[in-house]
Amino acid sequence: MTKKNVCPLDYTMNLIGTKWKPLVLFHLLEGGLRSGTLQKKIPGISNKMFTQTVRDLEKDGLIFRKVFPVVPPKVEYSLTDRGMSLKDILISLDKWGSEDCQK
Amino acid sequence: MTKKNVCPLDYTMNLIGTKWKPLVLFHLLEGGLRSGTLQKKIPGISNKMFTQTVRDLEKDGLIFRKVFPVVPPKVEYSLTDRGMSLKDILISLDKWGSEDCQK
DNA sequence: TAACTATATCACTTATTAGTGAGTTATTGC
DNA sequence: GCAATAACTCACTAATAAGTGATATAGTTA
Repeated sequence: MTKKNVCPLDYTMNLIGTKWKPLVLFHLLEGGLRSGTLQKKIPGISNKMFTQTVRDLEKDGLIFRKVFPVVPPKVEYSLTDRGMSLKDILISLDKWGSEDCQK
Repeated sequence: MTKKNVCPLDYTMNLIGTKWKPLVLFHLLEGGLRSGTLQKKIPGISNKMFTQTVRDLEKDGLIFRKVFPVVPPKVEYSLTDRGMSLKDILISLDKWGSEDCQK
């Protein structure tokens, strides 16, 4: 099956239409975080999926990866402008969940 | 890995955090559609994934399935109130895509 | 009576996603 | 010189998602 974007929403879903991506982006809204700190904010995500998700988001220019040349390693993730442009949507999704789950 | 919801967004993602679900919901915003019509609006989705996605959405009370007892079969899907409460988010996701893709 | 229709379901295979545990790195502190 | 550290990466396996082609349904039309 080919991956053509037939409508803008299709394009959006190809970028962030997974379970983990919005969660990672959401937890960076307040500012950049170290790799370990970010991962701890997302219980249930395995080490591997975390790495894979941030790699994907970085490749698509939604987050920025800053490596500090220290030992032990320090890596900080933060939203790019592009990632930040999803802010309202991410907050809406979180808000929807908080309202819906108490029904 | 267990599926505990640690934040509202996590809850939301467990409900609609897939590639196809938002697309199906989006195309029902303007009103109910016959099964075949809805499926045609989502190129790239296979018969199986379409069925599976609408089953899931129905199970979670986001869409409603109305069967007309005629031959050949006629089935219409429409948003429930719960599904409709995602309207603004779905439109925002679509809008984000249309703005982002032209950069 | 055979084809056509719309909406599926089923069995089977392939592809993708996810989990797990071990290994890597280079420095600091014991 | 050995463990501890943070952030991975890798190999391997398990689980889930997805694709494909066949089949079912039951009336209507040719």
